[in-house]
Amino acid sequence: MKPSLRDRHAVAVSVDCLVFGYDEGQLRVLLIQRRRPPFEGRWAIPGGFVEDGETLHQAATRELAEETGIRKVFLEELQVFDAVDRDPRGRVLSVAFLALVKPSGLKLVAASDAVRAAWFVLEEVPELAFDHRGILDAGLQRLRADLLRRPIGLELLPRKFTLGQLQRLYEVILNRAFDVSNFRKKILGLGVLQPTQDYETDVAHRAARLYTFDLASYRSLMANGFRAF
Amino acid sequence: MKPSLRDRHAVAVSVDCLVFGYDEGQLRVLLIQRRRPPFEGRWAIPGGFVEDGETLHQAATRELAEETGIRKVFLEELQVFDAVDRDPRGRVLSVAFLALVKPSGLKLVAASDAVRAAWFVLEEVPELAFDHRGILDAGLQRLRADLLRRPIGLELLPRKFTLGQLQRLYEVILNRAFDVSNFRKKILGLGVLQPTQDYETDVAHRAARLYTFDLASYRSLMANGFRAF
DNA sequence: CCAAAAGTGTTCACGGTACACCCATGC
DNA sequence: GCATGGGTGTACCGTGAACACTTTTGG
Repeated sequence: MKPSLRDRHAVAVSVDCLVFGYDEGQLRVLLIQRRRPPFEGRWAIPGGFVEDGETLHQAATRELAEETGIRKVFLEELQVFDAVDRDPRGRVLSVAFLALVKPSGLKLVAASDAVRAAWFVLEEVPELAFDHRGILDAGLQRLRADLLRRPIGLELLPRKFTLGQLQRLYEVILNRAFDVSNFRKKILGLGVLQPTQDYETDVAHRAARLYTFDLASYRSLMANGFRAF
Repeated sequence: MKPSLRDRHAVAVSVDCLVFGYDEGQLRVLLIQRRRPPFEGRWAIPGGFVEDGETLHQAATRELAEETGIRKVFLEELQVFDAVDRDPRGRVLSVAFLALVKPSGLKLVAASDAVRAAWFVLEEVPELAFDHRGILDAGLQRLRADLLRRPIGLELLPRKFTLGQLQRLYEVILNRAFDVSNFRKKILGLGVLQPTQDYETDVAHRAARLYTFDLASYRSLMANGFRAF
């Protein structure tokens, strides 16, 4: 690149990964505690600057692994945050990503710029660094909208799950109740769930059948269009 | 900003405005012919580099005015395009915006980096510069999805319009037919259209009533959620 | 036996779809 | 009077909402 182009139009670009996880019947956000200024010690959404030669998606994946130890997650562009004064160091443009992780094997390993990494229930999220509260709000809105349009909720559940778990996930995230019978009919009618031969164990009531997500029929469903509720 | 931050993480950032217009029963895209390399003489989506101290939205508005003379339009973030080799000059990250303009008073004034500015029907769009074909495809998909979710189509029509015009707009963009009676019922049932006392003139059939868009009820509709078809 | 959640069936109301029909205007 | 598109009414069907009921398991 000629120096002129970079000098005249350069902007520092960072990525921020808003990570949602679902565990113990609760939707949780992954936050890190900042090791360095600005906002040293304050909780924030994991992220960092884009390096030369990597795409934003790659940068987001890398930062997530570095700061929290999380790998292999669903990761999708959310929105750009570009208020000119959003970073006290100067003009920094941030591309926010929305990430969804399965609860199984969630071993958080804080490192790099992060002192700690921890999951927070929405109601207990502390004051955040930068404009990260805005990112969280935007991401939550997007998650709720997406849940109704595509089987994105499955990214938050283990490989095998019961319909009860899935229903509770919908109820918790959308903050509304569903009729058991109607929920089953609707979800199974979509044809994206594959029943297995396995059942729940050690529960104080009739054991529920476990289902898995059927990728093939998911694709054909998306090709057409899909609408839950 | 400390030099170190800018030097190490700076990326050239541009905005591109994908502008759709609807006229004579056709959906059209606004393109400009590039005055300078790279891709000199090639048609492209209007856009340019972000200047210091302006937001992306401001930059998009400015570039659109400079290159085409268009002002006051609906303008919304579409998506970031960040392939590392998308610009032969080096790493340039582009934030694409989706713009919708009303056909009335469309005076195109090419200037700045643009030799010409012109409207193209989708089928006649030539080969485009950079990855602009991808931006166009993404924007079209977004426009179609949005049309079903919110009364965005009204941004493409003049202030007063007939239900027939609106229906044709939906049919052209979504490439499917709607039953006249059902379309009227559905749209009017939403309550976002205000009937006026005016009618079409000089048509070889019964004159159609003109409607306007009611912003107030639109807001309450969005607050809840809305679904056309 | 009881509590608790899985799982099934039935009824009802609403909204989308299809289609038939009348109205107004220019040529 | 005929073609053209505006505008209205109705009958049917599928889907979602509400709810009653049975099944299985642990305590």
